[in-house]
Amino acid sequence: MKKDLRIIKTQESLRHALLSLLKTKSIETITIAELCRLAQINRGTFYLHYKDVHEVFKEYLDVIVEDLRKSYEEPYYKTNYKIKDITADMIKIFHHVKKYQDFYQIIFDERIPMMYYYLLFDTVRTFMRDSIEEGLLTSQPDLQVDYLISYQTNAILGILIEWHRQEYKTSIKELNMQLITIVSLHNPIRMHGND
Amino acid sequence: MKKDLRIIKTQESLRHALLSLLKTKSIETITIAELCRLAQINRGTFYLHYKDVHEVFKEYLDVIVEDLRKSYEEPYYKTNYKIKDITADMIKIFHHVKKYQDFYQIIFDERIPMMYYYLLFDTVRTFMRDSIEEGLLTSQPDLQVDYLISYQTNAILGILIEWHRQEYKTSIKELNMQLITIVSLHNPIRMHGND
DNA sequence: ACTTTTAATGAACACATGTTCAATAAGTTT
DNA sequence: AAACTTATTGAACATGTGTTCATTAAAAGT
Repeated sequence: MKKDLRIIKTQESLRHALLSLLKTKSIETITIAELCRLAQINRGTFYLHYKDVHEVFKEYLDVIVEDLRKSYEEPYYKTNYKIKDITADMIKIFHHVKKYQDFYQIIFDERIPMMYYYLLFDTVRTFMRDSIEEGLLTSQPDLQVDYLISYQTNAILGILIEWHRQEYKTSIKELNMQLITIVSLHNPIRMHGND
Repeated sequence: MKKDLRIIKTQESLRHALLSLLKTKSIETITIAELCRLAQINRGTFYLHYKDVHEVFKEYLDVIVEDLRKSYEEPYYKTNYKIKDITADMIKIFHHVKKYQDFYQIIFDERIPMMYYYLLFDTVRTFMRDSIEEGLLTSQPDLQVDYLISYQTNAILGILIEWHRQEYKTSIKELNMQLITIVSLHNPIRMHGND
């Protein structure tokens, strides 16, 4: 059940044209008509595959997020809920964002729809869910774990927002240090024996 | 230096028309032409005041966020960086979001630009900045406080995102309890003597 | 009340959007 | 290779976008 070659060709042309246009102008100023002219695709054909320019961009983002997911699956030594473990995971995210900085500058732009943010949120959220220790749930029976996970996930994204606002000038090493300091503040009892 | 009455009338007409349209359709489907027809405003006049439909909506949001800011300025007993203080502040935000639920359902919608999220972020962020104890900065000289504040601010917004996704079904009382539990998890040493 | 200032209007323009439909061309099956 | 299936095309249409400009009308200043 392979996909029709014509579809692949059309979508590739559009993606390629979008990347080309993004080099000189912001995604918000790129029109469907303009994109189709450059890709040499009939405008009606565009609507057979996408609703707007953002949906073409989202296909790139899916690939990028998949890369993040893969980097996360790399095995490493896991112990229970410790600062070192959490930060080790989060550092991967920092590296990832830096690697695809050009894209994340778009994702965090104020004119862009929330959907991209949520895509990142949901991805990081699955990582967070996996890092919850089992003992926590039994020791805190009243805790609705979804709230905890969203809290922790968005806290990390808060770091990324701040990094974005400071135009990615902070080095990953420095960012890493800041995160460890912040998490340590919230976990003063666990300061000893780590790092 | 008062504003021209005609401007006020035009803007009020447009705001009123937008509210009316929002009762039956989503903001993303409302066109400038449609808005102007209902408001009985020439479309060219619209462009003298706004760039797009979102800018009209944003005027409402400015009022709403101002309401949040005011509620926050209510004096209450402040001690140093304790769970009770933080949660007391955050509960105000929960009440505020519930009060304007219809608006926040729009703000957290995935099709909506990030600008609204950032407006809320920046507002809550100023509250967070004010609640940082002075001793912290001297005891942690290497900490870039902007990262800490953005981390904490976005963590709270993470709770709101989760609330939104659960269609605001969680009661404020329950949400409050969840927050206290979560913050307590991160501050195990301070569990005693609070609440 | 009269004058000055400026906001709102309507018409026009080029271009974008979103959709339909018959004709064509390209890919897939046999 | 022929028959099929279906993606793409171009044309057309109504509507929306963003801008310009002379004209009108309403508010502000005197």
